Amino acid sequence: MKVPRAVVEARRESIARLLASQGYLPVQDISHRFGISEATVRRDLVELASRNRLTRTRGGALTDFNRRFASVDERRATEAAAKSAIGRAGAALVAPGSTLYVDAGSTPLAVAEALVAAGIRGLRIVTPSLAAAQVLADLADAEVHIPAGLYLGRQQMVAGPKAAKALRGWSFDLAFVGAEGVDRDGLHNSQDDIVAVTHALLESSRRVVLCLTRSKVGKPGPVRVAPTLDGFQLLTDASAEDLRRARVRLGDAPLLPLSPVQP
Amino acid sequence: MKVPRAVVEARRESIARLLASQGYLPVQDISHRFGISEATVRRDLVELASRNRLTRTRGGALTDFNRRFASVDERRATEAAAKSAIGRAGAALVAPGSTLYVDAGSTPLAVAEALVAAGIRGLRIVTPSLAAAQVLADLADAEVHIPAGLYLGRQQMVAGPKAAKALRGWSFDLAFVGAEGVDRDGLHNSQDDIVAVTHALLESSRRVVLCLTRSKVGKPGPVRVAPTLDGFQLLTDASAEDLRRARVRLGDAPLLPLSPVQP
DNA sequence: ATCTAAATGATTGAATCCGCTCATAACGGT
DNA sequence: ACCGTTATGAGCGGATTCAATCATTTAGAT
Repeated sequence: MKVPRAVVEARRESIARLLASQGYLPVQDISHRFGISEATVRRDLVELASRNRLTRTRGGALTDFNRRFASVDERRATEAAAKSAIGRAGAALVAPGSTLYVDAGSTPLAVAEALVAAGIRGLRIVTPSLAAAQVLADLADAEVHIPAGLYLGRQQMVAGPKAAKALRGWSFDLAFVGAEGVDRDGLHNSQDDIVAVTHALLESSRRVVLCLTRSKVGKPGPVRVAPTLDGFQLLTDASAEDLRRARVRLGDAPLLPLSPVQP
Repeated sequence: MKVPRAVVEARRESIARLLASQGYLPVQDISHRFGISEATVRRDLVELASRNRLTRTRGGALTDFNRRFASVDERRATEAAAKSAIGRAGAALVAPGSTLYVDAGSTPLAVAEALVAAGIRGLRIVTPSLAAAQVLADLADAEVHIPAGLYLGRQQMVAGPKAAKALRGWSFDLAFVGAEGVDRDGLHNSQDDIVAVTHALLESSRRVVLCLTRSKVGKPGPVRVAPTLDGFQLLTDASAEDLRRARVRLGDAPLLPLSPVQP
């Protein structure tokens, strides 16, 4: 039996709300609560999912709390294994109570995830990446700071001319930075503002760890950060042979060991 | 093949933590990420569920600590109609090319959503709410700024002592602020830092629009912002009669008209 | 009043998930 | 070095979910 359009919309809204408060609901459960068939429940869920009000799962649906950070999730998925390994190796460098900088980008984000997984206590972290901030919020006993700046929706980060200046007020034990690529001409990134931040970190951080996946080796980029990797410490899944082939000038940068792949 | 006990425990711990950050993961996904069979994943999930570390669902598992994120979305879902009406009325006050402040909270967030829906061009917006920033990123030709501060994961916003000071460098045409409640004793909010921001806005914004749903009327709060609503302009779905009954002291604050309910 | 299109519930076949058992491999204790 | 125990993956039957289809009812438009 057809039912008034208003009723349908009201019911769907109710389902979305109920889901927001419950977190997760099985199809059967919704069916019983609202006294409608499972077929209708599924139709409602499909519709609500297409409006990004929730996420479908087999057997039910759940609130859509992380879809907001979707575009980053896509990049996070590529080379996931390598990024995970880099993340764990990076987290292994961190002592409890440290003050850290975690750059924007999916590779530094992997470090943030590893920090949370490792459960390191008492950290003070500055990050321009909202995705990293969100991840790090799960870390008990941590203090997450976000610098002021322009919000870049596509990259889910803050940037801007003020960012680099603000960092000079900090003193980091360790900074995890990413980049667009590194080749024979040096290290490259995408924007002036971001390059300025990297330069600032070289002065205000005791160690600057450059997190790069193998695919970045040999790639150029719009703006050059530095002609060599002097002052950085390199954390990558690329082999020494890969770096040699791309004629990357390491300068005095040491190559940090990667964690063994987790079983 | 049997594997060291320590490895098993470490993997289970990893699964639990990964789940805590992801909210939900299908069995298959976990299987791929860890390179173990689905059978083992199910065994791990059963074990973790028995320790109350997570909740099993058909096809996967989800974290129990899920309510943390629900808090924002849940508030957004309650009184959705009223917030939407307030949002539209707020957006109607905004001229193209304005400089705005949009506070954290689900009611000001509704204003942000309405601004995007209205497609107002050339806006410059400052907001401590990451949810609002994310929404506003979809607004073409807009500039979204985020002030520096401590990231509060539960509320998805930045705050802190520096926030109020930073706002004095701005000059806003219009500021949309929220609050915890308003009663006969005045306007209340939850934190010192947030109260300081509201005070700063009264000086640096030509108009300060207080966005309140009816449920906030008559409610007290931890910290008092002001004894009366002097200097604010009130945008609410509560009636004048509601305000009178709660003995809210309006001062010179005008009551802005609400948009008619959308079909 | 009439007609069209929408919404619903039931059904069905396919896909997928789960719990179970069993063989294998290797950890860990003796 | 030896052996019992434990973790693992594969395979199977049963259960559950899903997408698609269809008949039915009725809201909403003409």
